[in-house]
Amino acid sequence: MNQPGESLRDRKKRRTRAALERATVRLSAERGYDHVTVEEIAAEADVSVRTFFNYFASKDEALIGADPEAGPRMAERILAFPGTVTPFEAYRQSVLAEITEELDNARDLWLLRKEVLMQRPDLLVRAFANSAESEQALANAVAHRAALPESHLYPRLLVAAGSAAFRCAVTRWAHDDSLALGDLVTEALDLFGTGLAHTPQHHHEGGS
Amino acid sequence: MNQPGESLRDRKKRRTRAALERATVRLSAERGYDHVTVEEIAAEADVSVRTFFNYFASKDEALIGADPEAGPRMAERILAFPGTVTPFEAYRQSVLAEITEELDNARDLWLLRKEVLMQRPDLLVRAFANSAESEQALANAVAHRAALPESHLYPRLLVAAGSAAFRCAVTRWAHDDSLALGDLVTEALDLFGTGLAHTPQHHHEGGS
DNA sequence: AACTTTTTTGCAGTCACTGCAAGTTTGCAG
DNA sequence: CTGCAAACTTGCAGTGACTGCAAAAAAGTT
Repeated sequence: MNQPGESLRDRKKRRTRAALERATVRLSAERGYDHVTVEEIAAEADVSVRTFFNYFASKDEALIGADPEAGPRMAERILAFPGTVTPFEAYRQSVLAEITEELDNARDLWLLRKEVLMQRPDLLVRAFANSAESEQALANAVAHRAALPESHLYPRLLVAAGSAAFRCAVTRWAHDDSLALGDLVTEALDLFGTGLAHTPQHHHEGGS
Repeated sequence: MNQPGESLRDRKKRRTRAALERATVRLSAERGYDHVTVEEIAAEADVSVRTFFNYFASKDEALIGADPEAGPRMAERILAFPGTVTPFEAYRQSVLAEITEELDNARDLWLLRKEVLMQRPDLLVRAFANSAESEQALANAVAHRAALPESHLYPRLLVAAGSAAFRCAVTRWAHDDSLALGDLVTEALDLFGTGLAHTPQHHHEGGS
């Protein structure tokens, strides 16, 4: 019995993982990240504490819902773009696609996460720290796309810029959600694209 | 007895802090970061474990030697530049000045840190996560310098880029120390300055 | 020397996280 | 359905980072 789709096992695993992620986010938003113990999260998700750590390497990871497939998926996206597209554009589009897809799948979770991140912005940074290896793979994809050696600065820097753009965007989004997260990320990446040497002008809001 | 310079107390505090930092780096380089306990570090520095935590909020911080005065100092540097210098340049110069000064003061420590960071690159990222508030202050200085509101994206992004540049530079430095750390940071910041939209060309090394 | 302020320390406790050795569930035959 | 192996879950015992608190020890002041 191995339907190409999913076995019972796989389905259960997915559900458990989702339940743990959801429980972590929900409880953290409710009473604050460090007033929630892993024990409580596990209880909420109806599994043992030990099982929690079978799914996530840390409480941090569970809050962000680090998707182990996200890295490879992004790499695929980047490499799938035709050669006429610059590496920067390919990367930009891939980041955007990933974000909008993620937001479509779990917008409610991200709204709750926002609450948590507003009070603990450092959690986002820490979450990215854990995915350092994943970033490495991404950087290699960019390097390949740009016909640069993997040791070159550019790919790593581009990926790091992406993280930074995402982090800044989320932080701003958390403070003022009148803008779409995707637009904020786009804005940040555009700044990186055109270069930070140009100081943007400040337009006083006056006209209607 | 309060010489303008330093009281006995201040001197002792500096020495203890330095001893703890040094012990953390030395032992971590010797046997690996997570094979060293805070207890051992404290013993090496001849203080109690509790005192360790009076000086550093975490083991991570002690390894990097997070200097609480670094943030304000950088802000000062940035604001001290004449108005004819662009914010980007002011920031770039400040980062560079800070790094070279730090390296002059404690080059040996950084050589040891390099060993540790080679095996655990995530520690650098995590260290930056803790200084999120410090980054905020820096961003505000940049905002002031650029005549932008503190809510603007640019300052935050510039500071984030600085962190990223530093991190990438250190990582590369750790793998190949034939280059000066300062030069690597400069290279990275230059890329950010001119914009990531331009893909750099790969020059095959062939001619002498 | 008496007194105040700072710094150090020990202690008890919480909690994230880990390895290990059962248990339990699922998948797959026979 | 029965037996078997692989995958998953669980409990348990242990390590180690980190915290609050209150007492001891300096250091600075009069």
